Amino acid sequence: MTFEPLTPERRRAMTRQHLLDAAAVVFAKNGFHGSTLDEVAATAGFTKGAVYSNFKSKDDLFLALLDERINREFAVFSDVLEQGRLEDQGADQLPRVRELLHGLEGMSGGDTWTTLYLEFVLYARHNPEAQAKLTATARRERDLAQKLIENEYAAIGEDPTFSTREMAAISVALFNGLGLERLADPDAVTETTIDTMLGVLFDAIGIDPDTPSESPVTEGSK
Amino acid sequence: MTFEPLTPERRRAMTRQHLLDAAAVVFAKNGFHGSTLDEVAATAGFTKGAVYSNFKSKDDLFLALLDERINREFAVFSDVLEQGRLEDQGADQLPRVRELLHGLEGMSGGDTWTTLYLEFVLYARHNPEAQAKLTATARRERDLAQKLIENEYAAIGEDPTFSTREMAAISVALFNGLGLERLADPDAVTETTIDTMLGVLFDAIGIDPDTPSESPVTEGSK
DNA sequence: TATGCTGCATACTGACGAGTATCACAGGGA
DNA sequence: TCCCTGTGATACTCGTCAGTATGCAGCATA
Repeated sequence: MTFEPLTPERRRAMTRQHLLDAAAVVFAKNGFHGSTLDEVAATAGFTKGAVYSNFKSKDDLFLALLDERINREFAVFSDVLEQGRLEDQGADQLPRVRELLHGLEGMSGGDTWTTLYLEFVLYARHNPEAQAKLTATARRERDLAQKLIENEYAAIGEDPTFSTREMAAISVALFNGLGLERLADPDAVTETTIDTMLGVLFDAIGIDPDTPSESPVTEGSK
Repeated sequence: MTFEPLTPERRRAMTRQHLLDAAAVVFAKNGFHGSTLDEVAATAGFTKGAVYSNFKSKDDLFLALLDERINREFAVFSDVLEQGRLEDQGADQLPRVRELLHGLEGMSGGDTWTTLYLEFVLYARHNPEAQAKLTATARRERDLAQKLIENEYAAIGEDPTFSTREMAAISVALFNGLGLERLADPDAVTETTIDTMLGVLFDAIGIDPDTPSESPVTEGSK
């Protein structure tokens, strides 16, 4: 949070960031093909010249956006995980995971992130570079989830009933699937749905989620 | 399978169907905005004139495709469900559900259906009519899943540990989520992943899936 | 104050694609 | 045989948008 001297390089970096943020909004709203660079630039408060000054092409902009959002996602991810590691290693990881979910949910506010993610997935089907990044990201996500699950097993000192690798894939799929479901039917996914999902997952692992030491979840969180 | 006399109306219906099938392929490949009506027509073996003779606009074609695929999906759905109802009402519904999943999986061959579904979801964000249809479809899916789950509970004569409504939402989300995950990383979802998913779900319901009377699942079912 | 450099604006081009207008030609009915 | 209906082909229009070329303002160094 230090105020850098606003050197020319910083100015350029700022416009680039503004363009990326605007691109996230516009691409999420209209999709890749449906978006125009004019609208992206205008949303950022610039014109198309600024876009082509900072990115090689429309695809280049989209790929840069993909990179940036992936990094953001993992920043939130590992942030919460690290936070959890600092706390006690008890078996009631439920509030921590719940916090993680809420952190990811509201990552870009509302359905924007989910929409953008779907756009990435579809776009990647025509762009090998994007596909590679997406695949790598999916792997990293599952690896993180797997480690988290294995920690749970280690904490309760039991042998896994299901393969932790598969459980990780299922957990990630379930989370993304709920986001997708919410796009199709906004009323389908509520707070209790999330809780039930956590209950099912912890149930599958072998933890009884009915023994929380506390419930630090603020309900009316934005 | 009866051979109708090929009246003019039938000819027209056939070209319409060809156009819809071609549209499914092309839209799944290039997305809605990325597809051209010329390519759709050419794929079907016609020209654009045939398209505008059978559909009002590009959006109209896409909406018609949405309708058709939704109907197909439910045809497969209720077909398998009905088939299951004719068999014994025993507790080993696992092979039946597994068959249901495989039926839905290969509905349009490979990832085509999943891709098309994502395209529908994104498209619906700009088209209220499509959104309404999609929401209604999601509701029907969950209702079917819920009934299936309630039947399980009734069969084993126990009280639900989790809300059947939420369990239904989770099941559907899990299934769609796995399809989405497979698009991001084709190696992520295997046969064992599906089996583990079923194990988790049945586990949550309270059924021990390790007591199958038989395993009629043909592995190499292309 | 001149001079170069850089980041963005402005104006333009070229291509592509949705939608339209019109026509060819099939098959059915008298 | 002739008309008549309408499906589907062909050839166009018109708008849109990615990409380009050029201009220009601001800031730096001299």
